[in-house]
Amino acid sequence: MGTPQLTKNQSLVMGALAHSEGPMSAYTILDKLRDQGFRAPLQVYRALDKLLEYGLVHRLESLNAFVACTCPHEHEHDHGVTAFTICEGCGQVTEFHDEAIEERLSALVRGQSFKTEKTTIEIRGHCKSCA
Amino acid sequence: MGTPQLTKNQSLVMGALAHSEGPMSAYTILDKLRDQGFRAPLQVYRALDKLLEYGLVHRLESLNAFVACTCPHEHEHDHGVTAFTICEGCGQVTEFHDEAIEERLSALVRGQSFKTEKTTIEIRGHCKSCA
DNA sequence: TTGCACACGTTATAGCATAACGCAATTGAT
DNA sequence: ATCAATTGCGTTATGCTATAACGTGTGCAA
Repeated sequence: MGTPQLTKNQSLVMGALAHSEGPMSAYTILDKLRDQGFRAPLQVYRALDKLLEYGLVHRLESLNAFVACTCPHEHEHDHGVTAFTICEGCGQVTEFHDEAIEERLSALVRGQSFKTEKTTIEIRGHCKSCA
Repeated sequence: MGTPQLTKNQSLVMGALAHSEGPMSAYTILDKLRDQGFRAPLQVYRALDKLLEYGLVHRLESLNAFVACTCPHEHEHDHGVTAFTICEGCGQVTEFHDEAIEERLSALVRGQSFKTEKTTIEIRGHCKSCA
């Protein structure tokens, strides 16, 4: 597998996210794409579902919003846990990965005999500029 | 400071969460408390805001739901980062804390000169029984 | 007693997400 | 070629989550 060719709607949503400074809600994306013919939330959500599946986009649970993945070359191999810092001031989101955390979480969860499917790590606060 | 005496509404919401098996949405709580006189979402949300502030309740961002804190004796000293496993099968939520993860995250974030205010760690998957 | 802080009640509205229907295009096996 | 299955798409309607804005009452301190 890998990432299939994107459909028109998927490309439009991906483009909107990629050119955005920060995260966008589905409805914000919808508004940005009205001129391209988007009329209903489902058009956005369906595209987002696929983009999430392909690993091109991340969902920020604490924001109910979406960002383009900033590790564009890691989509083939599942690159495990993704973590984010989210600045409450400027809205900037920084994606990062760390093996140590991944392994530690993995060990703790194994201790519960829990089978992980998706891990969410989001750190809200203020970035250097907005401190 | 510490935890002040709860008001009537706060106690009712706290009780509903404490006696629940798993997490509940604000609207589910509302429905459970209609017999006690609750009529509107704000009554629940206002109580939840305080209970969150007091550390008696946690919000699960990936579920838009709330759980009673299971570390009832740690509310005085802020006990740092709280993490959860959430079973997609039975809905069971397990709260846990780990200093190693906390320190590792803290170091990574300090590297960005980022000031943390709130950290969310939620692991979705299946528990031992639901594997 | 006046002013302030806080909890509360109510109505209305905003913001996020999906159900259910039907149509069109593609693919792939027979 | 043709049929069936799959996938994407468009639309309408609906449901779930959260907050804005207004007013009331109560307790307490200056």
